[in-house]
Amino acid sequence: MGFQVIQDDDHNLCNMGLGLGLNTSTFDQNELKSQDHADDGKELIRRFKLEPSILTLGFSSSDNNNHVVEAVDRKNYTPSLSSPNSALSNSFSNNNTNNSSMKRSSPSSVIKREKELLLVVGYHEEMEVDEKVVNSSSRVVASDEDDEGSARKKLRLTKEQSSLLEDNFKEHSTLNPKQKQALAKQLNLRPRQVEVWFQNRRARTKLKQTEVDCEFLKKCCETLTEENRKLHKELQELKALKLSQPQSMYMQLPAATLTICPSCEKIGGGGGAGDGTDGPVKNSLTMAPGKPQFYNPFKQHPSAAC
DNA sequence: TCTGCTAGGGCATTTACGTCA
DNA sequence: TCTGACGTAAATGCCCTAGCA
Repeated sequence: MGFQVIQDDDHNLCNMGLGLGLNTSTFDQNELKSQDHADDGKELIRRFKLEPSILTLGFSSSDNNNHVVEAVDRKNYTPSLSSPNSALSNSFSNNNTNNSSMKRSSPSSVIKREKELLLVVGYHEEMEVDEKVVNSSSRVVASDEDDEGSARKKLRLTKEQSSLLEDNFKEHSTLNPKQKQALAKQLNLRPRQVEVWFQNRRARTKLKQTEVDCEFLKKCCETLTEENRKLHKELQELKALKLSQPQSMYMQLPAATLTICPSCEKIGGGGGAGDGTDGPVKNSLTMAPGKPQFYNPFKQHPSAAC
């Protein structure tokens, strides 16, 4: 069919699919071929060469000031784990104050983010001056006061931030807390934002991979359908031939139907290879006795009919 | 060694914002 | 100017796992 299969018995379906040249232009086949059998999916994901995501330009966060305010306010705040509706949970969500339509944070997530925030309080105090400069040229500048009652404001990452995040993602698709902190500091972002970015990035990667897999399976399906059609046709021809001339079939078969598989060196008639359509007429010409053979597109024999 | 609890992290899903045609 | 589609940041809840008593 119209796509090339990279044969490697040790590679799994996923890798094989990536090597099919389905014109996804998303993956580097050579890299995948040479990979040292990634130990898990994360490693595999890490090796994908994805197109740079289209992250739009924009000044960093109109709401960063708000975080500074939050952080400073929280210095004297004692978390109350039993009250998700407390000031903590209300103000911690990014500018989500007083937005009753939003779901409340679960206590555990509140605690998680509270800890995270406390870790970066000092850091954001350092950031404050720079953010004011940035905000002065942002499209939307909203303070906590301005924003009350409105929905959360959305941060748009700058080109630099995006590319640095991409670079780090290529290195490792997950971050440990230290890496997260360091990267956040480097990017002038909160660790939570870095974490979220990586989560979303992994999701995008997975989605892309799913699309690639889907495309591959579609091709496989088309190939199998076509192969099945050919086999049916050939079977009908053989049946007709056998009925007309039961003897000396070897001599009578068209040359095209008598193929020799280069790998197993068996004569193959092209039909009846375990397709379950043999019916009452058994073709004894092509099959090794007691050794059923199935067409398996995932196990790449030199001959698809073998 | 087994068990229950807890914290932390990842993922799926959803929401909402920003951009663009 | 309005609108719908799309990309994506962020929130949420669930699940899994490691560490601990």
